[in-house]
Amino acid sequence: MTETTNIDISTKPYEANQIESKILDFWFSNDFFKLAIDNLKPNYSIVIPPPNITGQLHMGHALNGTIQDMLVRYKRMLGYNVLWQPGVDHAGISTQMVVERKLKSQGLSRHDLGRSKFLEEVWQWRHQYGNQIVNQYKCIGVSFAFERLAFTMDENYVKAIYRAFVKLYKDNYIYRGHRVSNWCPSCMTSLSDLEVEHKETNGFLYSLKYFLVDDNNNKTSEYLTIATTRPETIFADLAVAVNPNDERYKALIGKSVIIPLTDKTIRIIADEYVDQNFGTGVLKVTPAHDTNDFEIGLRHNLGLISIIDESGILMESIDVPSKYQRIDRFKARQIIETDLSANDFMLGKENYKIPLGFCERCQTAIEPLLSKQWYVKMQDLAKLAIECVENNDITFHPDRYKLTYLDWLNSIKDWCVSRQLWWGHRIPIYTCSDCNYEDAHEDNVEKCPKCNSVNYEQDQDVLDTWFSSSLWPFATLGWLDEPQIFNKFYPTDVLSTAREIINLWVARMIFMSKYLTGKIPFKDVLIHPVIQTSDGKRMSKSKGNAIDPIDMINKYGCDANRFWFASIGIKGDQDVRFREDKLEEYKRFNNKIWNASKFILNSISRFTITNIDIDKLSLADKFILHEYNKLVENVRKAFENYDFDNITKEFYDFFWNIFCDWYIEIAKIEISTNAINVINVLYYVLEGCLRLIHPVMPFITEELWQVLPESIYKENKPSIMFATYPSHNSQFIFESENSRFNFIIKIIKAIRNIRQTFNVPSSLKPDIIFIINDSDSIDLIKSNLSIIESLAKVKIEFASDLSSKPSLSAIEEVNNLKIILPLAKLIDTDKSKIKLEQQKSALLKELTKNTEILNKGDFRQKAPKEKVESIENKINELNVQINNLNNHLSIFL
RNA sequence: GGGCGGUUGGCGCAGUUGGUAGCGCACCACUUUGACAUAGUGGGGGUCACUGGUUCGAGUCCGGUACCGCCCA
Repeated sequence: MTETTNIDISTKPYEANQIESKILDFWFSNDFFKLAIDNLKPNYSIVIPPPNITGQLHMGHALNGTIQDMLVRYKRMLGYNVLWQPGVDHAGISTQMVVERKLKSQGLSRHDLGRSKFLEEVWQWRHQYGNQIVNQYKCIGVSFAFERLAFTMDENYVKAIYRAFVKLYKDNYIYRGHRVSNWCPSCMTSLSDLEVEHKETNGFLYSLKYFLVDDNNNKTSEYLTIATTRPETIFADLAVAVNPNDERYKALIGKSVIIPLTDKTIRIIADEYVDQNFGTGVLKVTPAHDTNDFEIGLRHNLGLISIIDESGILMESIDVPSKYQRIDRFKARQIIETDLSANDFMLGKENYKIPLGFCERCQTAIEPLLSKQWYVKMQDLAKLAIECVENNDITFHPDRYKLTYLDWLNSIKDWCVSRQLWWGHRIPIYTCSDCNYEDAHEDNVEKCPKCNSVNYEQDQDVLDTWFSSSLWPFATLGWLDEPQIFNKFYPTDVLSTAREIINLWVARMIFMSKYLTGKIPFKDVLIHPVIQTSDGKRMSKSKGNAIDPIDMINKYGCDANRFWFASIGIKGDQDVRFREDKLEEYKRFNNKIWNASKFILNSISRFTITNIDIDKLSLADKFILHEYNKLVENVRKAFENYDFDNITKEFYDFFWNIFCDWYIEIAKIEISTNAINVINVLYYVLEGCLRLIHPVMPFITEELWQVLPESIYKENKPSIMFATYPSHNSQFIFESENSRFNFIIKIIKAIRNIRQTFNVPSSLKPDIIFIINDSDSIDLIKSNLSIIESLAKVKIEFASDLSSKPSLSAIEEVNNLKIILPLAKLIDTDKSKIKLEQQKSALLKELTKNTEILNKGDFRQKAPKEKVESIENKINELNVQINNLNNHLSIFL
């Protein structure tokens, strides 16, 4: 095994980059991430949402990777067989676009190469660049089972896809539809509804005159006014529709109008779909170029006329006047607009926000186009997906995302799965051009099974990439080829992803898994927030406002970044702003951990760590063990509930504000009198903290853990990632000691407070007097005297009354203890007075508030006793404090 | 149009079943004491967007309004 080198504890600040790359080498050279199965252990699995092979690591990947890695490392330390399945997605459109762009720079198109040559090019690109993002993932410390890296074009994966598709086909879920679908004229392919982005776009609403004709088909002077945003589509009109309940037009139903700029007439029909309040309440019906019109066309048997082609150009068609043929749709709109005006067909034109669809990939305006596409019938499949979420087999976190999911499934439309691309999984449907036989086959078939013809050809199109990724969880976990993996690790435990793909991906995985394997694909779905820019905008590469996580890792260290990601959690806002100062804060926290550990390592270096002897524990020892014990409990609970934010909050607070600020400071004092004990406790807490936070910050914890000396607490494991996760220790519950020690803390804070109140220089160690008569408290204070004296920098004398109090003294009370600080030697009277008066008025304000609560309405009668008492106690306490201040102030009179 | 989030000190955020508002950064003062100045100690700063209601008591529960944002159609 490769050893980590010894820690250089003389290093002053923590050097994250240096240590992180060293640790990464250590993990990889020892194959620690490799899947290891112990049949006696329980199993835990997660599949990564596969990034595109064209992708670059962004904040979302880094956040999501961290969330999964935390879970996986946590479970590994709890003793599970853990399989975190990594992989990449072939990303049909974007990969094809990347390669086509590359060809274009050489003056070539994919058609110049032909299908098979082009695919060779893509494969070459994939081999050269396709794993870049996986390597970038390594920077965030992910413990993938790298040796199982999957790809949606792997042989086994392809097999799974064809198995799935053919089953759907045989079960009659697949059909070929000749209908209007979303078409991208730039990508030259159809798209599913979910790949279209809707945006309000500036445009115009044109009012056009459609003149009525008489019984002899002659144009009259009467006309209908029709509002449209797309005048270029008038040549594809097949009817004009009004609402059957619309009194204005009832008499006209059945009559005909002339399409402007033509001599073609179309009928006026009645359809409920028409909104009487939109425009004039008359709709032109263009079935081949609008999805809603397509439905109307079906209902009224209107037929179909297409006038725009796949490139968005007006066709050379009998229906299009020759003047407008072969002109781009947007250019044609302008020309037609001019002609409509010139020929008295234009009544008006107003600015209008058009809800337009755009291609998610290339941002080209979608053209609804009539084409033959393959569809998956969704009704029954959706039902499968709805059930397992409604009956809580699958749970969303936060649960509100269940609504998003169910909404979509409940109003589902059939899924267009064919794409006019070359890169992808070619649709395995074969058609015989001789006898028209059609079937789907998992393997290549040469001859028509029916007539033996060799003209039995496979469909030209490929499958939607989301079809292939819908099989991801089981196709990568041995559905067809590794039964032992499948049986152990499927269904997976958690799926962690972004909300934007709940329908695109999560829902589809669920129904595919239920349909094909009979099982759910995962039990918990975690939806993490979106990381925005610091001013609340969406990060985007094209806008140039995206922060590169790799840059941040280089600047602040991976652990600091991961700690921030964890602190974001998944339970809070749906969006989180990027805050560089948080990374700075957590970098400092790493430095704090580093330095505290350095101190502890130095302190314990001369000793052998042994079991903690409970009989020898001091009050402070019990205090820290109790607090640590509580921390362990809280962190474990937070992990179980996916409250990642609480993990960081609890740990940060404990380590810095309790362990460093109190116990380590006390240890410096106690180490001279009770060394063995203090050393054991320091070691116990530190070593436990490292294991506790390792899933969040794997690097610094590994480095420190490796250099901690051996002990009964540290198991003989090659890496902290295999060490047992800390658990609650019932021996270390010290409730009463904890509260007793908090009295000591309060005393120290009170002394520090009066020192600063009266500006006593910290270089001085003044004599102070404790006036107290309760023997229990005296014992408590005396047994912790050196701690108080040292941390408050004073010398304490005891007295039973005020007789020994010098005239110019400050008095502070903590419970039944009076603290007297003689001030004769050093005070700045004016400064001190102002400070005290400010404090007093604040306390008076609070007193008024509380007194009001107590005296208002029936509070004393109706509120529970404890509440009344707590307010009364508070008022008493405030009175004491005000009294103290008055005493302080009276010093100056 | 439908759904979902958000609005708490200068900034960014916590606030579990209602019980006198916390954290980090920033700010002010003091301190270079042997783990750490990427630090320590003390301190100032908020009528919890607005409004009505329930309650002895509301940041928290209910109704409404405004603004910001996301998703779906």
